[in-house]
Amino acid sequence: MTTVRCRFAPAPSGSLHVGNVRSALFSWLWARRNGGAFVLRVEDTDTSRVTEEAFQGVLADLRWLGLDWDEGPEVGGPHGPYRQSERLEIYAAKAAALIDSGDAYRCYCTPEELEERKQAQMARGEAPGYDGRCRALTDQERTAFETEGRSSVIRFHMPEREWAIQDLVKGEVRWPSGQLKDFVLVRSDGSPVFLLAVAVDDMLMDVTHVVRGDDLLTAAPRNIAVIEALGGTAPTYAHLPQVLGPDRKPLSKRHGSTSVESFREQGYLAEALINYLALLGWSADAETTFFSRVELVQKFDLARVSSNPAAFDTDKLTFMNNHYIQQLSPEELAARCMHFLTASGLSVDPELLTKAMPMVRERMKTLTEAPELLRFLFTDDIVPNEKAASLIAKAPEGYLGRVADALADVQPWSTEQIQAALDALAESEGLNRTKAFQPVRAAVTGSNVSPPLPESLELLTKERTLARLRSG
RNA sequence: GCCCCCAUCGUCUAGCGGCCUAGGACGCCGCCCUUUCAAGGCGGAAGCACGGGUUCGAAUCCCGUUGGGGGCACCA
Repeated sequence: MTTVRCRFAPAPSGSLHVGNVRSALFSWLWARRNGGAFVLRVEDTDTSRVTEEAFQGVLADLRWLGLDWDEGPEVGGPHGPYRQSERLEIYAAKAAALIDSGDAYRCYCTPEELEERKQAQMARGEAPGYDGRCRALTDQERTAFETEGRSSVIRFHMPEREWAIQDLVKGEVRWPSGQLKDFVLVRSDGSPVFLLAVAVDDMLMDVTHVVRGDDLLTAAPRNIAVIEALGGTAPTYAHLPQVLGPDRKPLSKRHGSTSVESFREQGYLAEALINYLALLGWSADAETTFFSRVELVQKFDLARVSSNPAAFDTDKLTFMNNHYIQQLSPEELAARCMHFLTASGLSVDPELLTKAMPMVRERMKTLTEAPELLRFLFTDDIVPNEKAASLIAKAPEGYLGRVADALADVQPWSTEQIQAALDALAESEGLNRTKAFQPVRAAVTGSNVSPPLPESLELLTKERTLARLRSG
């Protein structure tokens, strides 16, 4: 019995978008679920677009999400190298082998000729594609083309028969004979095309399961054909339906920031993104919504992946994010909030921040909300906003001063004692809690919205509280 | 034009012939709790694309229609 080997093969185009990540996640889960290996391979043959920064971005995203790889860049492995740009000789050798075995041939057709014949095929109602003209060129014809100055590509001879795959998600998928045409393996400049590189790599890296988007479904029979011509064993495929935008159109730049990096910057937790994405196209049963990483690994099953496309719903992601924020310990949550607070210009005492976490965690949907919720603790530069100013103005004459006087006597300075003092004053003033607390909240935090007041004041300290009440 | 994939509340989904007067979750609405805002609790509105079959019986099986999406590159 062979061990399961899954791979994720992104093009390093900066930060991964959530559709790619879902593929990576499902592939990773399948490997982990089966106690197999997860291989990371970088498809960077299109050197014009690849930068080291984009490459590092992909690795950073995967690390942040906790999708660790057993073989690949920076960890190595017995099937390397793992960057396609470093495997060029391998592809060249395999292409040569395919020519020798008669499974591939040099094709001298020009783009213009190809286009012309394609139009003719479509006009006749036939499936468009290469017609096989250069398949059986004689040596004389070849030399003639070459002396003519024509360049050539290496083209794969796709066996003309019905093709079928057993897809783990889609089930059996068939293509009638004659539908799948010969395709290019090596460009005229000698560089390998995706269809050659994936087939060779999946074969050489002993990949057993290819989990990827279903936009690559029709690539599967071509991948299989190349691998078989090379004498290898093709992997099993699982084609995931596309992730769509809220408008049900395929995810693209139009949908704004859909990259992992942007979600991280918007204050989403990796835990939430993973849980949300796992449920996009997969479910364990009729009602479970939250899964720990361990539960996901235990329960994930490609056979239960839905075959219809799923629209990305930020509202549900946000709901999950709030849930996971509430799950974190104060120390952990504080650590994750720190970046957002300092980024907004606040200088933060980690100890005070940790103490403040319990009173704000169920109020934060994303980490980016931490600064506005906690600003009053980390600066004394408090200027009431419009609503706060109005609340202060509507308070009874001299009320804030009397609050300050009442609080000055509070001993010890604890939530309970503060609450008691505020309530006692409210009663003597004939105010309900809303009327009594809001002006204080406004004066102390500068806002009409804040964490619970007594807790906030306790953390703020008596001195700073009184100073704010008396300066108003 | 040819081939392929897909079709349950607005969204993600459960359902794999009778357990369905179609279940859960997000969102939405209402109520409760309440010092603001949240969180939490309770309740509600909301769906099997359409048309034919098959069957005693269809959301579930088959065919067609419509509607989405993908592929047909010297892109991946």
